[in-house]
Amino acid sequence: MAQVSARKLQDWKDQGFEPGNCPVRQVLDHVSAKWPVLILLELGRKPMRFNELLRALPDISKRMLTQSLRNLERDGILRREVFDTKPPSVTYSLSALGEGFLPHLLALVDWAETAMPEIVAARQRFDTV
Amino acid sequence: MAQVSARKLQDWKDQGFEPGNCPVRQVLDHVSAKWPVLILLELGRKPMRFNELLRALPDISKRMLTQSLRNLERDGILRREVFDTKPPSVTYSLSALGEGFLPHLLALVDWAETAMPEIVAARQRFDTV
DNA sequence: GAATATAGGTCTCATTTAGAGACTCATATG
DNA sequence: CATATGAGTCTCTAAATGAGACCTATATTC
Repeated sequence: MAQVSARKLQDWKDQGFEPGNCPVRQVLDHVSAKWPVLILLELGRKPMRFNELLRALPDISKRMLTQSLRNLERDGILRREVFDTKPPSVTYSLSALGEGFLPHLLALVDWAETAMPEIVAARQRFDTV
Repeated sequence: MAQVSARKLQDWKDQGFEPGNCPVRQVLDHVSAKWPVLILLELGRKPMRFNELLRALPDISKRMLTQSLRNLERDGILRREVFDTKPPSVTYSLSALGEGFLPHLLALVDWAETAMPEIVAARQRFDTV
């Protein structure tokens, strides 16, 4: 496992990528940041409209919701469909790419939930020293 | 899959967590943010010292390196060992918890690499419209 | 018919967070 | 004596976020 990691990092460096700004990181930035993660989890349940997402994520601002949706749309991870009703309605849903990513996200979330007791214990040890 | 996601999100909401600030998110913040990801990938190769990490990640600042290492140490994801040489040397390495997390991280990176051509194509379509 | 609501945003301003880089302290080297 | 290293800390500036006012068009309520 460590070898896989080692090889990959070395490859990137050989290709002249700064670790902090390589293509892979630009994708992860859009996909694993705070709001994108929550948006993808919501859209993993069902397609949703803009204001529906706003209500589902009560502490996101319109600004960040718009921005995160645009990034994910641009990367082809979700689809944006405008219906010409009055007023027009806009629906967001996962694309095939997004569906393919969701399992990895859920695995991460699962890990975090499982590891939580250990993490809480570790924090307590750290804080009381 | 979508059902798993649905259940989880609903559980969190039932427990009164704001999606943007639940315990799981606090862990993901420490573990999936830009610098922590790169630090974990480096430490997945081998244990490293502070300045060694600085050199391996040329575009991180000392400030962010210190901060990211502290968070990961506090969460029990990595171990910090001080050796009483002169000058004292400090070695960072993955804990068992960190080792358990690494595969998920590598899976994410793998996905990003595999998906990259599609993503690049999607961006081109988006930008030329 | 005026007031208010909804959808899907954009714009501005204040607060947070991150980045650059100077400085510390003790020892070692030329 | 000047300079370097290891492992940070501190300060100052720049960039990213969050809060919330505002916009356009239709529909609903009084």
